Amino acid sequence: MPDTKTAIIDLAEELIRTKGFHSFSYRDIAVMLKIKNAAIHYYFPSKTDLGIAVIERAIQSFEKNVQKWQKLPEAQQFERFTRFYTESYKKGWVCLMGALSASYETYPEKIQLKIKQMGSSILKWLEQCLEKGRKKRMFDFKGPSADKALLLVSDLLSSLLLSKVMGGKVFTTIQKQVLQSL
Amino acid sequence: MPDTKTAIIDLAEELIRTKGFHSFSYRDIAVMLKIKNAAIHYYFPSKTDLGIAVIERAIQSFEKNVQKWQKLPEAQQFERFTRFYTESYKKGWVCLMGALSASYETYPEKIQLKIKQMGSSILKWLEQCLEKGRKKRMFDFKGPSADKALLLVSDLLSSLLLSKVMGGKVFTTIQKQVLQSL
DNA sequence: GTCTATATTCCGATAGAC
DNA sequence: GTCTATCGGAATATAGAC
Repeated sequence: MPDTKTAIIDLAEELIRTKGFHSFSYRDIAVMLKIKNAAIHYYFPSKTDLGIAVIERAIQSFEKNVQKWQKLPEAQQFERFTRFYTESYKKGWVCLMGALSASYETYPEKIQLKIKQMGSSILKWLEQCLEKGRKKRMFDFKGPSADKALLLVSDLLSSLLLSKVMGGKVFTTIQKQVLQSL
Repeated sequence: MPDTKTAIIDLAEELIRTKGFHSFSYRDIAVMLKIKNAAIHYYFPSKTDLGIAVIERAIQSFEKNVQKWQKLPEAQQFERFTRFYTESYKKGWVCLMGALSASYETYPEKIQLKIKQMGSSILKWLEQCLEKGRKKRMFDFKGPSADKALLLVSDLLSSLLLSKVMGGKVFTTIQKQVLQSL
């Protein structure tokens, strides 16, 4: 069993990505971990602290991964990137951005900034990946790489959201078109 | 001033699309309308009833609109469709599907079914619009119209969500690429 | 129809014992 | 570090007067 703090962040991430930030409580986590409400407050005094920890870990995990992929051809790097969404889909989870963006206005500023930071980090990497890959003729698309990166992230994000409502075929249908657009 | 019931639905829609279903309360509406909590319960005994009323009205409004557009060329019909998202963006609202999908699991079954119905209605119309428009060579895209409809709805939905986080350029950047893909 | 009043439940958060 | 106990507040919802 991992340490309590990590287990709390794990569960918080799952709950955010399946129910939403305002739809889970410290009680949910306490029951699942068989600890008490107050123990969670020991590690994360406020729910805001917990939310930030989840997003911060996701950013670091993402940047550690793309670092690991550095030597791979860009087409393979992008394939690894889409794997994250495939695995999320299989679990019935949405991505953090998809989970958090709709209620963006309701979060404290600290959380808003972390979400923005996460988006910037992903878009920056994807833009560079697309740009380099296109120069090597691994990708074929028109217009600025930054614009294309935005469109691809949008497609992947929506594929998870719409899958929850409209069922499983949505994900594969969008995924297929994403790959064909490159 | 419109009747109270309509005013309640208006405000509920705004609150759902700016904060999310679980992030507004009867109290919010009561304060804004300068009535009491209990008055809202007179029209909508449960929050579920109110949520369903909002989605149901949106479906009917959508179907009334596409009915009105029937005689227009499909390219213009699609342009009218995208206008809805442009107007939402200007208000800082997301679409109902974008607002509701992430926390789909947390809603009572009656609401889930209404959301699904809304998605089916939009996708069915857009598929037919794209199919007819392509036959008239107004649109140029590859693959099944149903697949393309799904991708376009995804792009438009995400453009509103990501705009909230990443700022205004996101919307126009995605919008531009959507139009170029047809 | 709208009100006052209240029931019930749950939430985030803290104090203090162990 | 985890517990018990509890506070203050907010949410959904209902009963009954007007």
